[in-house]
Amino acid sequence: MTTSRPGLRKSPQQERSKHMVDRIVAAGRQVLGEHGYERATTNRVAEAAGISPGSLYQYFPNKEAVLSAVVDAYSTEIAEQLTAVVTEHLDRPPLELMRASYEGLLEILESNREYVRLMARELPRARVAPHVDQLERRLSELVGAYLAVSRPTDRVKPAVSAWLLVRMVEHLCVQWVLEEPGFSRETLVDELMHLSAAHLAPT
Amino acid sequence: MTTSRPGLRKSPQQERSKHMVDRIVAAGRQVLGEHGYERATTNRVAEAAGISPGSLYQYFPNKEAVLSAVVDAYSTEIAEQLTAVVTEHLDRPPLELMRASYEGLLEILESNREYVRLMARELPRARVAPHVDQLERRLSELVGAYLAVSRPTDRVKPAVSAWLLVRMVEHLCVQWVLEEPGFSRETLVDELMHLSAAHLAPT
DNA sequence: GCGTGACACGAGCAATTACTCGCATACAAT
DNA sequence: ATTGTATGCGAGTAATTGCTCGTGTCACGC
Repeated sequence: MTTSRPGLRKSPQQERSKHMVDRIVAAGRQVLGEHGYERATTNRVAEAAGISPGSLYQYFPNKEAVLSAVVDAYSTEIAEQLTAVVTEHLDRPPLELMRASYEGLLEILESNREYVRLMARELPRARVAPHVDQLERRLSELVGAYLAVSRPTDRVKPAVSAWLLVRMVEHLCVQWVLEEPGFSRETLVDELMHLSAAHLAPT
Repeated sequence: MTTSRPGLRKSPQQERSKHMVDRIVAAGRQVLGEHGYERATTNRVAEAAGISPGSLYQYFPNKEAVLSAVVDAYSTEIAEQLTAVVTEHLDRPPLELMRASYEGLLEILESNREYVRLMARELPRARVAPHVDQLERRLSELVGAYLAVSRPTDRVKPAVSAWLLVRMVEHLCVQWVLEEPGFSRETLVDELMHLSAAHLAPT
């Protein structure tokens, strides 16, 4: 048995089944979106993928693995978009980089509202936590390193600033997208900028 | 059939069963904490309450109602503690009120870590949303009204400020309690004060 | 004491669900 | 063509779970 991907029962060896895993993951995403987490069953996923339950279990050892793969694929997709936006503006001055990042984040979240709803509302936090935690840690380290170099303030340690800013910005953006409160995106970005700048400003 | 409480099948009419509902709710809370949401079954709740499944269903129409009652009772408990702390310092100047509220919130969250873990990690957000949304709306209105009177800034509308501040403070405090990052409670409060003050400061 | 209704029980039903297994089929090499 | 193997099928199984119902018990008014 040759398992090249973790959580997979076997890797396809014939052409016709190369895309089976992806089809199952896509079907899982669809079922999760349409029926919600509690009504997401393996049989339903198989049906949505146009295959039989037996076939599904040739590629995934159990339900857990299927859902994990769905979350993983979706998260990776979003994380890649985010890093792309940030690296795109990495050479610009700090304030512009910040604003571009915030606007990029909102852009991504808004055009992936289904993903946001899934991760932040539908799925039990315990299942999403590993992925979100990892992303937040990575971002915190990145921001922390950036701040450690530019050292805009000595009131707070870079790591603390990074922790606060990452979680604050992320949560407010996610909530804004989900709740759609009665104020504009520019207002949100402006206020996030104001808050961030105030926090980083030297005493 | 006399139903005085919503979601209850009947209200007790003999002394020995007056506390049945509370016992069931307490058992539900315990089961939820010990076994997690996915393994919380009605039979387990009944067992934890020391009664039979049949008895449970004399007071609750279905599983949903039991869990709802658990979340409701728990939330009410916490909300009362919070409002108590705030009203305790309502006569003091704004900045002191703010600091006292933040410290009170953290005090409450820290001494109810099990509750926080349950609401923010264990339960699917969709189940908690009604309660959390209601609390957040109530808080936002309260803060909004307070800001509308004192009008510390005209850069942002009071409602917007309230929305931002409530969600920011709540989320950062909850995350701080859950993640236990490497910095002190005073640091957190100081930075929350700094952020809030900066946001509210006039241009 | 006795009768009545509230209360409690717990075995078990009906439905759901994760997962399997024996069999059919498509493919590649000989 | 034939054979060996990878792939796919889908009815079926064992276990779980929400919930019921027939039966029994206890408290209280008479």
